[in-house]
Amino acid sequence: MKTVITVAIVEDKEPIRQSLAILVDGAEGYSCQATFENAEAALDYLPTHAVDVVLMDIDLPGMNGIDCVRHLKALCPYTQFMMCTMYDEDETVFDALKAGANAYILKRSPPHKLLEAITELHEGGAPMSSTIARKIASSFYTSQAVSPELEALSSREREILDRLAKGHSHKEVANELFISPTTVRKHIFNIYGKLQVHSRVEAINKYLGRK
Amino acid sequence: MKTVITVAIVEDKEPIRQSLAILVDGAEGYSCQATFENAEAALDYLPTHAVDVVLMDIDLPGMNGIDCVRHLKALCPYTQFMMCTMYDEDETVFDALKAGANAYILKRSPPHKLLEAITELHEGGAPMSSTIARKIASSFYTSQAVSPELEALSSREREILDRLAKGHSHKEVANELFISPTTVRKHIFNIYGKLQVHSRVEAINKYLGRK
DNA sequence: TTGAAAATCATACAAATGGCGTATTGTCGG
DNA sequence: CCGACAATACGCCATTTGTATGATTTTCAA
Repeated sequence: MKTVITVAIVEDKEPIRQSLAILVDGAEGYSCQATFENAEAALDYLPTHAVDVVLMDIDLPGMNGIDCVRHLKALCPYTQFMMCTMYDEDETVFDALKAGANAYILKRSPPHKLLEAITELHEGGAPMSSTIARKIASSFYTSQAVSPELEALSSREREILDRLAKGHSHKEVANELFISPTTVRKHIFNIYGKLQVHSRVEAINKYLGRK
Repeated sequence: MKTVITVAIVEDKEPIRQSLAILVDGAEGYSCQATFENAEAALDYLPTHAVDVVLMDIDLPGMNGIDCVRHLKALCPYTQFMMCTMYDEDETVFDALKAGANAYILKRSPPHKLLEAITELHEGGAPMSSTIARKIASSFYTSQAVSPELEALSSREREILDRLAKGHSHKEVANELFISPTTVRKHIFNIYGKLQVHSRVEAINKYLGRK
């Protein structure tokens, strides 16, 4: 049996929307079921007319493509979402993935690549433009240089900082470790010195590596 | 000028190592500079004889491929590492990426795909077997259940909480938002009520989804 | 064993924070 | 128009926290 991959397109610019639709419909094995010029229309239609793959522009008038995916993902669990955008900015990429996007390609990709990507996506892959893929892979890399500052902490200091990070007060930590609250405060003071910060939240951010 | 991509191979099984080397050396534009049958030998040689791309098996006798990458990455910043393995287990994949691997492909990939991957890697991409790519993309997806409590926050409250999370004091936030410190404190008080917490760090933990 | 670093504790002070009550203004949906 | 709610703002109080000075004991490597 021949499997046809059903596709929907969300893109506000008329010419781009048209050419994408023609590209998809013209290729064997693909069928463009619907096109929308904004997120709201897609949210209205797709939950009751599920398709295999949605090509989603990010920069839309009104609700943006990322929020649109976030909503649709919950309503159409079997639909795959491919973000299609002009830009490859860091935050946008990660926000899209967090929202549930399964693929992220740049509009400047050649048409045949687009069709390949749709197939790959439908077969369980996660096609990404190469620069995007590199960004994502790199995001996991934490140069094992845990920042020399953290290395300077003694094990006791680390234990205390860890409990502070859980939201405990110095009194609570004192009780947990069976030491005086003053001692805990002294440790905290020393920790601040080593990490070169002046508040609890700053220390915790350094400890947990959030910048 | 023609650019030749220099490659090194770390793989303990003799026949596989040989066939990979022949594959790489036989193709135009690729040159296999060295092969190693264990991580230690690679760690010994590569820091002083950098190559463009290293194909790294994970399951090695002695030190495993992931730890090997971790060490080499610090010493050979311009070298790209491609993990080459039989398995696609979750933890292994993420550990490899955290260690600094730039690509992750399964050995069952066809030879021509391997060469393509080397090129893509060298050109700044991050080739992944499709199942791997999907795993990675999915790892970002946090079912939008942001905990109903966070939903209760107004946008102003969210903005303030976000700045607190960066380590700013209420006075600093007040200056940033051009409102009175008292107002900021009132907001913080309301935030605590909605999140059902009693301290700044607890609120931030809920906000950032750390449990 | 000797010296440095770490861990412990005390006291003190000022600033920041947590926990209220109250009030004004503006917006929005019924 | 009314009630609900968000945002703004002030004041008051008790506690926590950041900073500082000083001291004793443990630990561990040189």
